[in-house]
Amino acid sequence: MEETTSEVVEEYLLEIYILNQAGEKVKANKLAAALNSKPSTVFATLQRMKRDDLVKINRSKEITLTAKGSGLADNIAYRHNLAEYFLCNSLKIPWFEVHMHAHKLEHAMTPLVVEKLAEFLGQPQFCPHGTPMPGQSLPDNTLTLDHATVDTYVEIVMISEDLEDSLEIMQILQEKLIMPGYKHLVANISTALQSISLKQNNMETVLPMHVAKKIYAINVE
Amino acid sequence: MEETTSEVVEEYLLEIYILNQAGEKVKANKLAAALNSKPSTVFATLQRMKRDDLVKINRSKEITLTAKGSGLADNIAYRHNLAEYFLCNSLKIPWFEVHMHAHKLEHAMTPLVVEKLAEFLGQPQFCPHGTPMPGQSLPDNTLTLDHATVDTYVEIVMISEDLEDSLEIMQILQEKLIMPGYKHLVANISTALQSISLKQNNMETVLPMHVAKKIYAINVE
DNA sequence: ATTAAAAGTTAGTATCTGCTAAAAAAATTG
DNA sequence: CAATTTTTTTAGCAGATACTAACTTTTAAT
Repeated sequence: MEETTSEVVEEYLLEIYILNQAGEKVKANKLAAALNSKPSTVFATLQRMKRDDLVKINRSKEITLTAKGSGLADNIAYRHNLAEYFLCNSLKIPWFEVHMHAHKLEHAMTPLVVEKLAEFLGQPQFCPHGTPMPGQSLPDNTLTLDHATVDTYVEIVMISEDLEDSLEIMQILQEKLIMPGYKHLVANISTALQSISLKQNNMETVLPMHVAKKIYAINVE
Repeated sequence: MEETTSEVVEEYLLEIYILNQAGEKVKANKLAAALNSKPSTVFATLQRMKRDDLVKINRSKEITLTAKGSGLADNIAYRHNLAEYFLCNSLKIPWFEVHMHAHKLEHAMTPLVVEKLAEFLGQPQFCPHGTPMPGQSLPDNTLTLDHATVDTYVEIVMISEDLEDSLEIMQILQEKLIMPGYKHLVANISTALQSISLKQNNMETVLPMHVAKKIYAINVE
């Protein structure tokens, strides 16, 4: 009954969970890329996870979490988000890089630490990148930036988890204040260049569509 | 050049470091007991650590850290003590059990997290059990309780790390206020029973010598 | 539909960490 | 010092995680 989950398996669970949330079909291939690992390694690990009733893989090779895997992933994600909140708000570690530090801590937090940390932080409702904690959700009118309308104002609400792995992108987003709570004018959308440009305070940022697709916002004003 | 150290090896380093500090000769046998592991496993791991220039083992099988191992151990101990301080003072996790939670966290703290956490906590000088942080030391007149004198008052300054593994003992120490900063009267020392009894506020505690030996104090009044 | 590219799988290897059981060496004790 | 106990070491095994290289299946493209 001593259901322990290795750090590696926890990382797989979280990654599958995140890709799922983003509405993507999770295939072994994509996982390998996301986890910075080799297909054969991923294959072997997925077999063990299947054996342990953590994931299901259907005929078309789509990977989904079982109820058990999903429960574990929820918890890991919560630990991750709590850790990020702490690192950002208490320790003042730069917003753009809390993800990587939290990624280590999330596997080392005992249930009591989770409980007491949440209490200490005042039961935060969102991680610093806007990901809702359990029980919370994004506003109904949330859209991704690739669907924004030119000449409207948007307020950023969330940066998708899978952008967080890129320190370079995150650093740019922080510099350009593309962070939850900040408002920007949608200055231009170019289908030809597959990019969208935002303006805030004389500052213009051009984002490629594949990045814009990972940024959630609501219309304001 | 990517000198990574596994969690297991970090635990070995810390344990050797702690036993060393306690002035004990570290033998594989004792390590196995302390690490809750089997002699053959410890043997194998020590071979790898020797190969990696982390430990030295002399003809009489005494295990010591190399300069490299020692440097790493210092850092692990620091992370451990910082984590304990945080868990105890910020999160209010009970004194008697912070050790086990810190033991997980210590392997997951990146250098930046260590730096920022120390800053956040105001550069603490001692862990909650009195272990000095780097640069600090115990008072010169520190003695272990087995060397205390009957009818004198002592002020506890440190509980040795190797008592911390026993939740039962730590819980008693907390109940009886045998914690850094508290003063007790040395009421009785029995060589026959190999025990020492302390009094504080109508409260009497009888400690076996082998436990008393692991508790550091100074004379007061 | 045939072919080319991409994705999945298998085979074979390696390291780390763990175990048990047995053998060898060292320490202790009568 | 011989006998016993303790400690160390070896041998053999196993599971998790990782890799490369080859092979197969699936998908996509012409």
